[in-house]
Amino acid sequence: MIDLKALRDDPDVVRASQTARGDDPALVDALLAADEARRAVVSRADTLRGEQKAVSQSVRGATPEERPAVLEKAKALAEQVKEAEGAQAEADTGLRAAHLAVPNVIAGAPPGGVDDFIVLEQVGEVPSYDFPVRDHLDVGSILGAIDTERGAKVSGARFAFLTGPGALLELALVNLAMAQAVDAGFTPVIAPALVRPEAMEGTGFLGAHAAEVYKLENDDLYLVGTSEVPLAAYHSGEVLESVPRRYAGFSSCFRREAGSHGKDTRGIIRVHQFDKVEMFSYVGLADAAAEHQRLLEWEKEFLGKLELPFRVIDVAAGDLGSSAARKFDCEAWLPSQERWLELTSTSNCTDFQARRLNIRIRGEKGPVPAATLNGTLCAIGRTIAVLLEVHQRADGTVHVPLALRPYLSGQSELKPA
RNA sequence: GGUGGCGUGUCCGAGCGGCCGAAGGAGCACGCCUCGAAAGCGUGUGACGGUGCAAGCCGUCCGUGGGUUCAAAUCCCACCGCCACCGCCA
Repeated sequence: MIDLKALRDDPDVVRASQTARGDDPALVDALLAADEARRAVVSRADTLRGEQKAVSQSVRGATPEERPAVLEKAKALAEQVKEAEGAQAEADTGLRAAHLAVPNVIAGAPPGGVDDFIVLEQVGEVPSYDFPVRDHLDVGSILGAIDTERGAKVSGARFAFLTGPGALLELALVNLAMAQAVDAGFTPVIAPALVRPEAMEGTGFLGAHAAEVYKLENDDLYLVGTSEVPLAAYHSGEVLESVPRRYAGFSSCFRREAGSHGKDTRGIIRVHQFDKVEMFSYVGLADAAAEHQRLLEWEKEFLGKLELPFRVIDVAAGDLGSSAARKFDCEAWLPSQERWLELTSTSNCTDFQARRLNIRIRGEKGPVPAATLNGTLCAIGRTIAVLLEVHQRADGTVHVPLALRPYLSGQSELKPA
């Protein structure tokens, strides 16, 4: 939720943000109106409550003769208060709805839609191969690392088994990622993958992304699509005594992939279930932009260790989630399709998400909303796919990046069994 | 799954239906004392909303949501969470 006081002071900033996102600026005026309406109603209810309270108090001190009259007055006021509180509840609901409808104010993101991103840099060269490249599923099948057929048999389309070297590769990546995170001062976390509705709502995933989310009807729980959800909700309702706080969460991630039929259907680039190591930071608002850069640097560092060529893009406003003020993606080269594929993504949610989750920091003049940021350290399935493709050799073996070897019994290459 | 108990401020902990935002302690901050510190003493110490330039004033908040009442932390109902024991499963 955006800061209402800031909105009152300068609604044009928010209107401009809406326009840059390709979203409706009228939502801003609806919010302003709802805010105004609520304040009027609150004043009225406050006054009535005050009167009623006073009259109520006087019941005790009233003489037996005046008592009936006082009671009658109190009763009448109670009626009015009830009515005023009903109006207040309605106004509150209206304000909340209008409030939730307005996404975060963008901070530096280029205006426009999905294709209007800006390439900030490219690290490494696009690789070339002097043999016909196989896609990751072919490479993975030769190695006995990926089994999508049995995945489909057991669980359906977009499910896969990671087997043998594939399974070991996953564990190696997790360990490498966690080791880097711990070195950087993150607290490692194994997070729940099932969360309550409040956690899902608070992080904003029941808005535009609602169709993407698995829900367990019988238990009123949701399967998370990213550990951002439990990591953000981790401190919900709390006042933090100190920041920064950095968590590196490992969890499985579940996505329905509704609306992506026919897209990335081969292999494990887009599946319903994968594991991920996610970075999550709580910082002061003033430090948020700097933290965002740090998260990006950690992501780049990790991709560097994997010896993968990639580029960094500044995602356009229209392609940001509702909580994000700015987002950077790292896209690795996918040889089989000769295109860039999103491997990591880091978002600065400023104080938008924290306001919704009621996460504050103890400040000089009382608590203030925290700023929250998230960034992928390693989305394992996809990373495996890219690793297998980029590091493949003509004979079907796969080069193991140096940094990964300590976690793979020192192997310098993956070989078919 | 069953039974019983509990849920109050940063923490512990009291709280006859009105005088309770809430006793008492601890912690923390400041001051006194001290060469300095500890101890001791004194003072202060929640959040949110409204209003005001401000000091302030008003309202709301005792797990959450309803209800009873002129009046609810206190009574009733539902839900959530925690603890204990039993059963079941690892």
